[in-house]
Amino acid sequence: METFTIKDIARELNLSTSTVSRALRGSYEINPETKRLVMECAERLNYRPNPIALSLKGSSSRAIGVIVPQIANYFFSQAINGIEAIAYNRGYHVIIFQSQESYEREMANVNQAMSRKVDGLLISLSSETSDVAHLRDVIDKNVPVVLFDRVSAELNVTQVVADNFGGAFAATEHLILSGRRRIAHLTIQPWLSITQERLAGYRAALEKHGLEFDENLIRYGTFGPDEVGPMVDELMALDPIPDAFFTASDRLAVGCLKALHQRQLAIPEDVSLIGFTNLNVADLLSPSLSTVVQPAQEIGQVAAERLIDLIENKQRAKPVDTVKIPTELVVRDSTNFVEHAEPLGAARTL
Amino acid sequence: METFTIKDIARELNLSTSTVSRALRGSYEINPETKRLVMECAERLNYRPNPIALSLKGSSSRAIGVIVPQIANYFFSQAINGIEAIAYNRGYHVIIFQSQESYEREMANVNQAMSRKVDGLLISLSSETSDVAHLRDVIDKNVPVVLFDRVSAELNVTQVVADNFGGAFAATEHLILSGRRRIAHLTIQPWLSITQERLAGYRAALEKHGLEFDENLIRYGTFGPDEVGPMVDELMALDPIPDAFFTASDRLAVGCLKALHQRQLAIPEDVSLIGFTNLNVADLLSPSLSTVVQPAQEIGQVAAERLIDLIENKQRAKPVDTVKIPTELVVRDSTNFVEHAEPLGAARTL
DNA sequence: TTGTAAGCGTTATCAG
DNA sequence: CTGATAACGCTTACAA
Repeated sequence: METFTIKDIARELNLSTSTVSRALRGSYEINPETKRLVMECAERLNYRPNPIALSLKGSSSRAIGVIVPQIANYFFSQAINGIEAIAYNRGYHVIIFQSQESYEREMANVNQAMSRKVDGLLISLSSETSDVAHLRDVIDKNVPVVLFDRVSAELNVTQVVADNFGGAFAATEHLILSGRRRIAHLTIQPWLSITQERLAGYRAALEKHGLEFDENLIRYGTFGPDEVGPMVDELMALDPIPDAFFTASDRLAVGCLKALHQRQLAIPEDVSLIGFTNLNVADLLSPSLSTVVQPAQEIGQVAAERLIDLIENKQRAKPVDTVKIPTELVVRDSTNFVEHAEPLGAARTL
Repeated sequence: METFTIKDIARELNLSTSTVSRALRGSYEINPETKRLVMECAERLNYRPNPIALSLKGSSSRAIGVIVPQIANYFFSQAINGIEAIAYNRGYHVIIFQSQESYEREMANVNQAMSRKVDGLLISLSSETSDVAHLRDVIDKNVPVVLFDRVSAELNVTQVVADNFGGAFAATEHLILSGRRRIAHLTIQPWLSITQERLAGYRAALEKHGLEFDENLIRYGTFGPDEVGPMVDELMALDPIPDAFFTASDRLAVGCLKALHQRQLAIPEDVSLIGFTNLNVADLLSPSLSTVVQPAQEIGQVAAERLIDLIENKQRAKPVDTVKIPTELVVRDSTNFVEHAEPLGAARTL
């Protein structure tokens, strides 16, 4: 499995490297016969151009940088899955960076990606990031950037997100139609676009059904591990208490379920729960947990496609815009697995 | 945010690029004053060596290749998380490849990683892979390789795995001590090392407790989506039926739970279930699902550490061996969240 | 139609 | 102690 270079082909055929190079990329001004010979020889030697040399030359590295807050997260790993699939099909490699929800580290990641000469950058902002100057630098260098999921209105680039407004609206309306009136909303950092859109969807649903918006029912969390408990405590101390929870993430949904239980605040009959979540095992969870499913993989795919379009063809590519991928509301009810699973659970005394 | 090269520093200081290069890497034979000047200037210009040029030069790309069957998988995304963390600390980048459980694609991945001149390769074999010649090529080229999780006994390199034998033994023994006698084992492709080790642990536990091994109770699956149903059907048609399931993966565990339910085969009181799983939400699932938790992140970390040790220092690095990271048996019982969650489920009528 | 030579950023070898 | 020069693999003016 030796590795051959353009030089080897040149020597073999008594040609110059430039001729070989041109033949390989099918240049006009080249003898068809020579071309054939070169192709044949390249095939025979199993020639593969050295991507490193290509990137040094400055043309293209055929690699895209992907920066996410966390890989070990169902949403992002799904998204990366989608990205990698598209990238592979179109002949690109994926270099992964984790910002660990740190602004500092995100900037470092961006610089590293640039020094690796990535052809484009796909990024989902860390929760700490509010200043996007580091991305402006990238854009100014003419490296295409596409944001996904955690986006920023301050950047005039293509952005791919779930339809957070629509999802939140559907979830909230679902709870209202089930008779809930005081719907608590557990969400994340208020300055994130996704937070704002979800909150807007929530408010719109309330408004449509003539319910008043109560600021006390909204709780903003971070990404800490044990923060949900106190939030739930506060909410359950309100008068009247909430009769439903709409949580903005898997983590919050699971945390909320646990907190309610651990505090012996077993959810009263009139407290419902709905999660804005990506859990693939959601349908094995509590039957009270209907979910708004995020099309994580599709978001990754669309983002990667748009980015590669930009890389390969700045003219024909679609213009800058914000793509909203629809979400799906999964309602758990008696036709569903979970309801039936209850006796299964009840019968067990392991 | 311009990007400066060694040339810029040389010009600025009226030195040659070679001197700058040497000063930067703290060569012996260099005037301390010159060195200081160079350092100062590099600092001022925020100089960063171009990794592409470095790799072309052949020394080191400071990138490691990671090939996994699937990113969107709890285990692998956790493992990658661990890998990336270590790599970042030690100044390496991670280039990710998915084999999609395909042997073909795995070979392509290996070649791509090599042409990217990765300093080392971390790989978890696809389920289709039985021939490992492609990895031999890599090793012959003196590129360090470390296998993790899906390993191969045919390769004389460092391998990092969960203690599958120990975990399977503990799980099986746990079921036996709970009074089970006919424990079905749902597992994956028989030629995978992890399958063999888990099966061995299962057999060892049976043997220790004087139970007979019954081949009929073992079912081998692939990674298809809807294969568990038929497997469960067959098992429940046995006489006598199994009184417990020991499943070898998240997917199988979840599939088994669903299948038992969907087929109205609601698990009889005397059928128990235990999963060999990585689900972080396992403790929200059926209380009957005790799990053997795989230390995914730790496996990734250890594998990355070993690989980078090999890359940086072939002499002092630990010798080739197989590292077994302990697993943990999580038993769900009444002190646990899930048991208490039952009334929560029962009370809900969404 | 093909060859020559320069250059991408860096390091290594060899002189000075 | 420092400076030329070549080389890594490839592309691309510019010549021939």
